[in-house]
Amino acid sequence: MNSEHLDIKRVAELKSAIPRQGRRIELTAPCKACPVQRAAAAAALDAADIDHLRSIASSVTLTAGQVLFSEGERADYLYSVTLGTLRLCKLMADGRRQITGFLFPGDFLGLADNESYAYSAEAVTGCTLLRYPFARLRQLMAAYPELEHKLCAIARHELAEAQDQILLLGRKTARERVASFLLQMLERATRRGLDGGRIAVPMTREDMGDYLGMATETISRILTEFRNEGMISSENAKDLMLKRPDALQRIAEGLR
Amino acid sequence: MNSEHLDIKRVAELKSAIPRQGRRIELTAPCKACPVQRAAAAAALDAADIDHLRSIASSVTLTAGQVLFSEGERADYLYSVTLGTLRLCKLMADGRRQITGFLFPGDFLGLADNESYAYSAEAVTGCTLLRYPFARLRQLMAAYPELEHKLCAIARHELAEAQDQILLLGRKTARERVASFLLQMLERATRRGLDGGRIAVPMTREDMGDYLGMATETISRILTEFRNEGMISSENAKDLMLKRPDALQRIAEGLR
DNA sequence: CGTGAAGTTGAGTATGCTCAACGGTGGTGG
DNA sequence: CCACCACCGTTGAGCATACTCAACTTCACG
Repeated sequence: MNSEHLDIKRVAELKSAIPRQGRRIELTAPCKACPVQRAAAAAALDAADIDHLRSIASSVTLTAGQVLFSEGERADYLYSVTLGTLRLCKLMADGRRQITGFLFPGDFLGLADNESYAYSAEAVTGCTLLRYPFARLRQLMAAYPELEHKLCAIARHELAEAQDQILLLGRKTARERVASFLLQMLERATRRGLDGGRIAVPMTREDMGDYLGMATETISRILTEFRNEGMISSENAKDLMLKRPDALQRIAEGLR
Repeated sequence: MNSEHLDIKRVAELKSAIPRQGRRIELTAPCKACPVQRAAAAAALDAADIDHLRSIASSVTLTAGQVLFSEGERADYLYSVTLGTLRLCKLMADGRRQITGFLFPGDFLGLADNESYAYSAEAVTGCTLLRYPFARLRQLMAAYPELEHKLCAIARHELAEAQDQILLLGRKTARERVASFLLQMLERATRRGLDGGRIAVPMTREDMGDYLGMATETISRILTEFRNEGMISSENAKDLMLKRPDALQRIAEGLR
């Protein structure tokens, strides 16, 4: 980890990215009839919960690369994703970056801790979100305890997922990490009703590396390995077909 | 990671550990006046919450090495620690182990996900805990929404801590990991009112390694490095004195 | 069609792991 | 009570995995 030049270059990049891409966020009125909105909250909430949430929601649009909020900022809003992909990042002083998660339609952000956000949230692709002010959300939860219960369940689920990621980062090999990631993407795609085997990978190899705790080159190498072994196929670098998810599963679990 | 012999040996160890140490758990009536119990829940709960919790609690005692519950088991109870240290473990098929956290008096376990436990819980030292049946806890939370709110806050805090651990495992060097760990232990010791600099390390080097995603030998080497550099001192391997927490802090953050 | 970012591939290397030996320590049984 | 034994921790030597650095290719976008 002794590449001061790269690290400093990267800090510069990352810092400059903020003014370059602007922090302005478009706000529009909530779209009452929007079907995507229903899909968004479908996670664990039922129709009544969604109606309640919608009453305090406003809509947010982000372009690719735009920052929704930064680590340490006062956490005034809860968000849910209706369209697009986001990444949650933590930065070290020398520019090393760890992505703690990717978010897709239906996911919530801002549940970790209380006072301030524990990570930055950035758009990987163009995104639309719903924004709920915590101040009003608290009132809402007081009135509808079931809602708090559901959000709490989502937080607990995220905690379990974080612990899976801890196992991955602490004990899995590079191949196992990439296989786990592909399967995770497949599962999320399937849950959102996409046809079997095909997954979209909207993030760059660098994003994947910063999520899996690896260098981008290693990601690349392992994906070609998998391709040569007939595990996956692809034309674009961003559209993959998992040909043998069972075999990938075995790799991800460290069996061989 | 190609040490089939060791891995298999280790699986055998771990599997045999369960019958060897027995799964029996002593249960006693809750001790109404126990001052430790107060300390236990002091985390984020106020006196009223503690009284409510106590009404459904029973007490549990574990000897060192004993398993409280195993990964995948039905999660029927929430626990809080009143005395001792526990570790939360996830195992891979070939015996690789990741410890997702250590627990000390005042900590809760069993908040992650819903149906079943996402990890095993094992006593590092002799422990006493309080046990709350989820079935009754749900009733309690329905009656006192504030209680659910507090437990939810604890879960959110754990989520933020898990994300810190993800950064550590994904992007920090061995030295940075060990420095971070020592400071984390110091913070927890301080929060429980121990005098400055001194920390007890009840877990083995192997536990530390499985928590930090490293080999035990590396842990050992880095602790001697720190000792030679005057960062820490010690007589026992299990009682350390942090002489220069500021310097350790800089290391933990990757500054130099 | 040109340009810059992203991705791929190769060569060399460093960090941390494996394997092994040894020293200390606490618990147990003779 | 002492001796033994197993476990834990430490240290050393060699090595493997994945990183760094660099060149080249592909792709998206203007």
